[in-house]
Amino acid sequence: MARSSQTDLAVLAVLSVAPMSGYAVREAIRDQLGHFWSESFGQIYPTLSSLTADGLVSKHPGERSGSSVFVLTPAGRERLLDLLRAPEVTSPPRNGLMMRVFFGHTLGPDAVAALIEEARQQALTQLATFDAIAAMMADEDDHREHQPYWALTVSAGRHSTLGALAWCDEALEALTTFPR
Amino acid sequence: MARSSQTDLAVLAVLSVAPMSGYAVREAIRDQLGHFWSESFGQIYPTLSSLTADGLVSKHPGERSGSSVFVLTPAGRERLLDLLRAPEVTSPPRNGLMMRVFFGHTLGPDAVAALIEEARQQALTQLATFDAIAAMMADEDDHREHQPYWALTVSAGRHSTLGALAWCDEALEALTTFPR
DNA sequence: ACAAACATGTAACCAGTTACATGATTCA
DNA sequence: TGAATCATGTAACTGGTTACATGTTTGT
Repeated sequence: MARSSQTDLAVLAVLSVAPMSGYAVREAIRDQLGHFWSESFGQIYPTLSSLTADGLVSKHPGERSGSSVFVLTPAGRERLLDLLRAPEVTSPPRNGLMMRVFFGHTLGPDAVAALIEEARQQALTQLATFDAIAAMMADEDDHREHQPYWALTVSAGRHSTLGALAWCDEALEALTTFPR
Repeated sequence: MARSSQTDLAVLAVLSVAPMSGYAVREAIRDQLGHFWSESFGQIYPTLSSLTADGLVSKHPGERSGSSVFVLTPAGRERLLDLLRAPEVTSPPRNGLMMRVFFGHTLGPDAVAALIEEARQQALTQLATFDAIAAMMADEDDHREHQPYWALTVSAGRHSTLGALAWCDEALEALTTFPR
């Protein structure tokens, strides 16, 4: 029984790169896809069970006692392709910072400026994170064929963060002229 | 009994601008906050009930038979301020496009290019939408004190979309050199 | 010996969406 | 008179998180 096709997609996708344990699947999602995707433990294990039951992955004993290695089956690869070709599922937007800016009159210009300054710092930190991710990916000597695509996602993160940064600067400047 | 403080925040916030019906609350969220927030009908009405029960809003008969107008109480305004000052609740990222780009080797460069081209068109459409929102907001002659803050959120959307657009162009260019 | 990392899994809870159900008012 | 819009509400479902519970292996 297929649960969320979104989680199916993520799990099948990471297993398409290499067979691994459930624990490793979570780490791969966190470390490699972390800036645009997330899955919790509570989703990954049940998903692996159902994918195994559906014959989309096969379960093999791992090196440690009690551990398993999950391998994508041909049917699993086909399902992955179907999911990748299916329309993207978009989640409804919820931006807490924008909510606070929109009602900035209630909060007051100084409080809003403080929030934006915080966002600005976060953006700067993120830029450094992207460098780290890029370096980590460039390190990987396996999976060379994936590398250019992976670089594109890092670049997307960078562009997005740069846009946010530009807005922060502009907004902070504009806020100085707001009535207080 | 307070349900999701997120929905409480959104509902209290729109009522802080003007008293209105539940239906109008939904319209305000969709039309004014739409590019960074969303609430469904199924959330709004129960939330209005619980806020009324908590004395944060008061319910008055509306002009039409059976309709109600909800008004923020002083306690409600205080609660709104608390929520605005509370740390932002961030939802875990889930970007379907990035997922497809990351596993672009599986999908193939042409399919990835098609997806990015689609995203590019969407971004262009969005830019036009921001103009429309800006125009609509500038129209509003009431609520002048909110206007500069509202403009900041539109500007944020614009910056973000511009960043996405720049990435699309770069990515489409880069993809032409990928092995196929 | 101990801590950190590896590893698996479940149960309770919660937020949120969708679909359903109903009816009044306005305008063309 | 009929369609669109205004208006309110509920119930079932689902996707997802968090916390709990347990145990092994590796490295220091």
